[in-house]
Amino acid sequence: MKNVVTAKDVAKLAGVSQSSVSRVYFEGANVSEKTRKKVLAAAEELGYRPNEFARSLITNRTKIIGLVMKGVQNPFYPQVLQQFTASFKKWGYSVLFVHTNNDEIQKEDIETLLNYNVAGVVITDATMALSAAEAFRSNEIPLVLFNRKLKTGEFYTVCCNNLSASRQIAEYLIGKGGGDMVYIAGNENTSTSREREAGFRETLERNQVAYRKYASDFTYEGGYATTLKVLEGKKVPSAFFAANDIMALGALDALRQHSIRVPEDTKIIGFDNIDMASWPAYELTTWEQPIEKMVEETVNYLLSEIDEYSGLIKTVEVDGSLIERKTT
Amino acid sequence: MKNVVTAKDVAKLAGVSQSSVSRVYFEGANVSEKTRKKVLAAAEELGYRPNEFARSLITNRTKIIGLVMKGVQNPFYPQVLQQFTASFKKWGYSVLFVHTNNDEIQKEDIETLLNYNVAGVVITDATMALSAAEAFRSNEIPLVLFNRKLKTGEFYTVCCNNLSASRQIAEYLIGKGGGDMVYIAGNENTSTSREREAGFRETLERNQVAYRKYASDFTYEGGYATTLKVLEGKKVPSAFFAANDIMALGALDALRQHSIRVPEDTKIIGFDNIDMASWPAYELTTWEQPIEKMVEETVNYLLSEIDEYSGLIKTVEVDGSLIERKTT
DNA sequence: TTCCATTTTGAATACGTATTCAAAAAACGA
DNA sequence: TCGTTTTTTGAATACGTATTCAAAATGGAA
Repeated sequence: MKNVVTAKDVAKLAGVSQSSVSRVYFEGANVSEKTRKKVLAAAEELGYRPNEFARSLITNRTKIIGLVMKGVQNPFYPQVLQQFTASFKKWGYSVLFVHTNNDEIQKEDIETLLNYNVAGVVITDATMALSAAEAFRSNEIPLVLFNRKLKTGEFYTVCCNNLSASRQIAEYLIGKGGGDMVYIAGNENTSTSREREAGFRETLERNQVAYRKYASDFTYEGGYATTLKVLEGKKVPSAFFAANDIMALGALDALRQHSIRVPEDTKIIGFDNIDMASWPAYELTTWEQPIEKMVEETVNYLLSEIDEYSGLIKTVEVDGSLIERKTT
Repeated sequence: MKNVVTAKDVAKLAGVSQSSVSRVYFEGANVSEKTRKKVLAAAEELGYRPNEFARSLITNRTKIIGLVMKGVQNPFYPQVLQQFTASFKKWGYSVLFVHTNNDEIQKEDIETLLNYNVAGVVITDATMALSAAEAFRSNEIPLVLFNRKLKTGEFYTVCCNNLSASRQIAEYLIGKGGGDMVYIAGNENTSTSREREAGFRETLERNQVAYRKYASDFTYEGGYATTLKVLEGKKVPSAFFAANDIMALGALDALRQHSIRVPEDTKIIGFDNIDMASWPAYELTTWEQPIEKMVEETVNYLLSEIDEYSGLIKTVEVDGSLIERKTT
């Protein structure tokens, strides 16, 4: 009962060969306008759609991009997901979605991607063992780490210019006055948290501003709990910089809990510019990650590598910008 | 240079036929333990992975589920996405992710799903033309509408028991006292908003409680703006029921904007129980949608239909429960 | 018209697997 | 041991498409 309309059926109805039908659906092939019309008419009548699997089998290519995500719970990622799918769709690619709970993408998931012979892979917020990457390299499948950096020279990476951003954030907060600042870190094994820390710390030290770092985990609850811990000390710091927005919101709520006024008694700044940051309840000052540009960079690279594989390794850092609201 | 290890190569190394190699990887086929071991050893040595496309071509089946989502911007949906992928993975299925901006899934996307001959389809928060559904039916591809209802008898539907929930919500609010209540509706063309309205209104009317409905759009900004409009009237209603949490949060912020105390001056209740509802800044009373159960129902149905297609049409309504916090 | 260059076409083949079918091997019962 | 049933095996084929290659058709120049 299944869909049985094949190129052969169309060929018969149109009075041409199967090859000609194939050529009509294959971009760049030579077909006369006459047969093209005949074929399309017959195809329309029968409801023909080329079988992607037969196609991929013979071309050894697919129109599928593997998109691996970690931490969908962060409101930042739905946007990323949406933009990727929209962008890939424009180029005729579909998205095979893989969710991983681990920091490092698992063997199982890698095999899925390889089994489906994906045309390219995007890994957001997670990393990958070098040995696993080798499997993609040897199959000439281009790969991008999105928003995660490993040692340079190992992966093509697209992320925000965290170092420059956190320096500017530090300078901005210094400009607002106050002598001691707190960095609320995300998971320590992420390049994003480490880099944001580095730029922030370095700039504060150069300006002789006292600096404390508190470990946290990129979650709202983490930001909340960590801030409560900060407040156990006697003195309220002059400013907080949280490694992402959602922690900043948690921090803000913790401060309110203690009736500490923001921005009068202390200031707080986040990172990402998620939707919630602009909500009246928060009005969070933050650093906008230029998702569109980051996605664009990623897609462009993948498409060019799909077109002709070079194995190019590079780190692309896209600049974001400060969004000033009412918490600083 | 691409992955060239085929079943034939493995067969040669193992000293068996290609058929035997195939049988090792095909569940339920007859192979002696001896050849299985030989084959697996050879496969391991060569790094063999069966080609999914060749496989699908001949079996006319895939291990791919099409997951269509609308409105990824609602924090409710990342959870849904994650649970679906996790659940399908357990059964060996991968997820082809399709994002649609329209209420009704577009022809383009439907063709993608058909081209990849997906084993089943989940449509969350969107609907589909009956004619499009026919394409799936005729190909015996099972389909589930998740969290959206159309006329019964047309689709297999899994959603929350909105009617019963909204009745209980009305009774709960009546129990809290107060004489006039406002319903903040979501998009009017969604069954979820209409059903939640129906149960709420009906119960209020039966109890002779004044009722007003305000149109909105399921977004935070919508909930905020709509509430401001409600407050233009002289009297603050005794309670608000918002069709989803994110609107309820917007409403709450709008109330605070006007220094109206919750729950003293008015009460508010949402729907979904998204993570943010429990944040200290909000502490929103809401109705929990039992996502796990809904996902489980969906997956079970799809798997059984994949196993043997029956075309069964049914509406499954899963009960949720009231989560009482500090806004009522 | 004829000849040559170019474009278009169809027959045949390949892609990597599952599956049929008959043959071979193994297991079993006596 | 032999005969019979059951299990396992390999050769051949099919899935639906893209692609090669030679043949056919077309177009243009003379």
